[in-house]
Amino acid sequence: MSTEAAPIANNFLRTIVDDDLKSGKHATIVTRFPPEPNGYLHIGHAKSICINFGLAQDFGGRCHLRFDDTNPVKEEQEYIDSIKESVHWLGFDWGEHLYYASDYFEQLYQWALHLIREGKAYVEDLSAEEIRNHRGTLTEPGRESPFRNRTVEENLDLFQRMRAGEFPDGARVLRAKIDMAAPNLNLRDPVLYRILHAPHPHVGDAWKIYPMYDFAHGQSDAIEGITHSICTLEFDAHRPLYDWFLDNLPVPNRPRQYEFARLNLTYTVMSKRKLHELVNSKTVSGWDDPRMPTLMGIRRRGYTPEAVRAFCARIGVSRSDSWIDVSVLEECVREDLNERAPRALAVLRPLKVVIANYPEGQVEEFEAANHPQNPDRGNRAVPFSREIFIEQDDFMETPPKGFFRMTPGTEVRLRYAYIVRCTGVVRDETGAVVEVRCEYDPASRGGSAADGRKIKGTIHWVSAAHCVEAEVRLFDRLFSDPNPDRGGADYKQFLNPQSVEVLPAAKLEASLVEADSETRYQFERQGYFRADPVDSKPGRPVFNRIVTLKDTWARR
RNA sequence: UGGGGCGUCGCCAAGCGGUAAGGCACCGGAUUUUGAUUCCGGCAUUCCCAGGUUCGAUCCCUGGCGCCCCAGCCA
Repeated sequence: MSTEAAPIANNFLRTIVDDDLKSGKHATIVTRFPPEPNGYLHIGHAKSICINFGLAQDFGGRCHLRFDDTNPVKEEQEYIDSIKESVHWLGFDWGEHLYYASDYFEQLYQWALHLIREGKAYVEDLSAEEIRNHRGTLTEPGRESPFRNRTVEENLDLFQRMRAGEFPDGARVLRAKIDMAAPNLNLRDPVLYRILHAPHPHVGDAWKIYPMYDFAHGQSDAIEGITHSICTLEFDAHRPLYDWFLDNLPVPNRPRQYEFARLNLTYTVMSKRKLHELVNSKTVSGWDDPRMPTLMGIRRRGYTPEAVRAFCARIGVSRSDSWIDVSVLEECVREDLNERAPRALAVLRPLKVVIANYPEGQVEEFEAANHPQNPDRGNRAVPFSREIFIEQDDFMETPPKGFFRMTPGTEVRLRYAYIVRCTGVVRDETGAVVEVRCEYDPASRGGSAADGRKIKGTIHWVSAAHCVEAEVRLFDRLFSDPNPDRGGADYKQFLNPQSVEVLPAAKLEASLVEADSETRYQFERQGYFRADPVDSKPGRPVFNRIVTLKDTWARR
């Protein structure tokens, strides 16, 4: 598919890697994608995955999947499983290189001992609140803890007893002894270990103390031989600390950290907290709700991994804060699906049409192209009869200028079938049009006029007697504001009430009953759809709209 | 009013002292039995602002301005 041919745009990370390879600094590069298993992956993670695995792929290196599992109170096996599945779904493979920071706990502990012996770490008895009070502020330096100058022996003894589980949660922590006056707050004697009597999803109850992110990440990178440790911009201020540990510990390798700007997408929220809230409040049906920016949601909606990868390639990588419009993502799926999706006729909001001069009981079959731009993909037969359904939007009694669908007195083409002319309408007691009457031109079989006259409009239809009824779900953006997080306001006030519309009785061309959830269809003139993998039943599909087609008429 | 980062077209984004890539969006126009697709063409005398260095600056220097991040025993 052409979407795979996404041009490789240059970016600062590729330049760095390229230079390091050319200069011989590294013979081969090693990157890693390091999620914390405390939630499900979202589109922002996809950017990181594509960067890390993509760099390794393009430069002949390798990329590890490493769970940054240093906080057992938030992490769960279910997240580990889901993350692995999502990375695979996106199309990347870590091969043998699946790691857990928790597998390095013993080494990390030994390194902590090393720092203590060097006089570069100490056991802190102050409470969390006291530590905070001693930390100072953005403009004032911090104050040193009264426990900062304990002897090495005492520190060793206390730290070993912390590990042994002798103290309750929160009683003490291990801190690095750096500089309480450092302008970079991360260097004001950061906490290295905290006591947590909590079982860990990967290493069980082996530990009573757990390392903090800063004490685990760089060292894990060093252990694995990571050459380029790529993370998001908010870790920029942690880099001096990252380097401090590598400088003060006998690590086997010297990785470098590089930061890029995280992905911001309009009309959605990305923070784990808010995503959790949407799920817990039942605002959405779950983590895989098709409106969610989670990879599970995007996947269920029907997006292809190719489209997501094309999106990641298109948005680029830089260090400047940026907001990508969701329409860019939407356009990526269209490009992918336009190429691969077989076409079908489906009427979402049916309006009955009776072709008065068409013989009752007669049925004809027309050849419809599965992919008009690609004849190799063959045709299928679509049945036609006297009573059909068309889209409500495709009929107007008093049309605006430029409307060239069905309207009284003018001709319109029924795709692949005949040219018809509307001759009247049937109304219900409220005056609403419930049926349209037409006459067809028998000489226009297949849709072309015998006399060669041009017909401007072509609309889709489905034979009333041959179509199948199905539920179709139309998804739209979850929020009605480009930035629901704007100005600290409650993002929930921007929820789009129309983010999902369920059409219980759409009329589909019969071939669609057999639709499997893997196949994405283009319902002509409407958009791309796929049978929902969860709610569809054999012979009774439920379709999700992945994305609409561009509609320059509707835009007017 | 501490430290760090960032500021190139509506949205992204190349560019690394030699006279503004590309994509998306948008606007034309052509083809079209999907108002889709495809195809052509247009779209920054200018790079946050002001000075300076230089034959020459988006790229270097100085000074402003704006936005983002950091005060978890989260990552």
